[in-house]
Amino acid sequence: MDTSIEFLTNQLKNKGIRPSYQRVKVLEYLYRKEGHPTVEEIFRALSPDIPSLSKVTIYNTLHTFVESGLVRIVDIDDAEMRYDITLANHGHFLCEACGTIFNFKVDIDQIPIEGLNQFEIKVKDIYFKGLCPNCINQQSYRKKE
Amino acid sequence: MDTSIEFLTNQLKNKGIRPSYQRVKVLEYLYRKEGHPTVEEIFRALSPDIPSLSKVTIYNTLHTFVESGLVRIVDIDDAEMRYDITLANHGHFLCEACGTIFNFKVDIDQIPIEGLNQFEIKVKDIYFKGLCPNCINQQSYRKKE
DNA sequence: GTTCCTGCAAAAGCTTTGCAGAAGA
DNA sequence: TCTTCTGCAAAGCTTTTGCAGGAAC
Repeated sequence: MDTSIEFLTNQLKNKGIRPSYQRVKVLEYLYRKEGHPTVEEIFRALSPDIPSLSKVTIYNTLHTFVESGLVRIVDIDDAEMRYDITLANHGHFLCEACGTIFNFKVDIDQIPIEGLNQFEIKVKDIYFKGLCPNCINQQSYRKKE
Repeated sequence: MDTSIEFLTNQLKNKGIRPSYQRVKVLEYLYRKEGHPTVEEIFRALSPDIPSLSKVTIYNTLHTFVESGLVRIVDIDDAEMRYDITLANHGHFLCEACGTIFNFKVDIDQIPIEGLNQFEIKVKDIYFKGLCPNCINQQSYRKKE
């Protein structure tokens, strides 16, 4: 996938978001990083490159991205919010042992539901929790911090 | 539905939970109340009956109930946890205008998914968000606090 | 008598807000 | 110049933890 500065900058401009250095870097991290990072994780990853960086800016940036539809919130973790580049239909699985979040494929729009006929549905989230194969095999569960 | 003190007490005893007055009252509230109350809501509802009641006790009680499988967490609201008597397969819809949470019928186990073959799935949550019929019609959205 | 439960006080931790200075158009 | 953005400091809020008194068995 193209994650050049030009691509990222255009992504932001298309949404009417001024492409500041911090914002481009956060967006780049979200594209390149496998997983669903927390604010803390993004902060630790970018701090070396941007010594002046503040967590507040990451919060602001992510809010901006979510409002524009560029990023979606993954609220599967009790403690912290996680953020995910908006992709096609998929669900999230949280391993309760190691804390890793996995994507899985699910066609959310094809799920038969009853009782929301007059409702306007804007967001559809599917969250599963349990144990991932690694943790099942190891049996030695690393406690999530 | 039977929500007599005897029924509630037996519910707790069957799970090995000592049926203290506070616990029976919290369980009673969860059964009788339509909706998915927060800790704050339960606290305000029960305080008149139990002047000495502490929020800590409600937190403790709900944790106990969740561990026993009697109650499930509904983590659809960004700000606070909500709690729900465990029922058969259903999803939760949060109206972003009025804050109400609706149940809808969905057979979670029948959803075709790919990519979780080796996983042990313990919890399955489906969260939708948007606007409920009332708020669509009124167009005057009460902002969620 | 011993274990479990309740509730006060305080701490912990994530997120938001106020504000001043800097950067960009 | 004027709007927008960044980041420090502090506040806000929900939830958790430590601990002591009390209740239940």
